[in-house]
Amino acid sequence: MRLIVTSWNINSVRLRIDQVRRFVETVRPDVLCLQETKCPDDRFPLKDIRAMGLPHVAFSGQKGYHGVAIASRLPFSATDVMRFCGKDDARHIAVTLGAEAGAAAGITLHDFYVPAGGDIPDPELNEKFAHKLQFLDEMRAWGRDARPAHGPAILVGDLNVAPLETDVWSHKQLLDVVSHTPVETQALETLRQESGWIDAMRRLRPEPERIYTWWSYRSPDWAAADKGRRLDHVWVSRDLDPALRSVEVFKEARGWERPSDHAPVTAVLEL
DNA sequence: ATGGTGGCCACGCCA
Repeated sequence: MRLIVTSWNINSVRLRIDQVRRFVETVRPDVLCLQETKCPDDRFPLKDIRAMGLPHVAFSGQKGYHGVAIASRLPFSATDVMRFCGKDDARHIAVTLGAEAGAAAGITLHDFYVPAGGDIPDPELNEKFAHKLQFLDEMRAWGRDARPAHGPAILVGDLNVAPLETDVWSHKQLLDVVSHTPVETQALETLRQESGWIDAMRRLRPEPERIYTWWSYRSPDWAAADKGRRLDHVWVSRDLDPALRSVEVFKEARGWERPSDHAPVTAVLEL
């Protein structure tokens, strides 16, 4: 069977629910993982998403900030949220696909929203950057202790780190810009490799191809300037590596009216 | 070197 999985930082699921619908109608993902839903659970647009043909929905939100959700055509057998850094931030949710999911049954999907980290890349001067580094450190410990990549598993999300030189428009100019500093890129690559995850985008589209998933709102002509970064990721466990067929950035959504600053990333697996 | 835009929700915080 074909499994289509999308990760998208939507930057308010209520404001952009029509864009979610338009995307789902166009790409028809089996599983849609959202970040920055920015709404409390009692205001989550559950009926709208179910009406898109994604009846199984798990969400973890809070007022104003953060928030993650997984909407699926296939039923879940389990859902779970993890907390990091001793905070109540809604930055992770996971589901395991149920027995009715055919060849996809038993796959666990982790949806992450890693802290952006503020502007100053110094943990002594900027507690948001310290928080980001601690979050990555706890992700590393989780990978080591829980071994999530040692079963059929997929990790997606806005990891807020562009790890490779060709994941940013200018490696040199971004070396001291939060999201591409060596301490972050090394932390992310180390935790990924240690945990056994495969970077699906780069497996199928290796360097030196440049891949971006995010373009700042602050660039008036974002498409022409094309000063993007690859902040959104799809990782798969080793046993799913042979199933990978394609990974695409749906850049056109960044050009829609009142868009999210992130484009959806979609992976196709043949199970 | 600086400021540029956008969403939450109602003031500044966060990205």
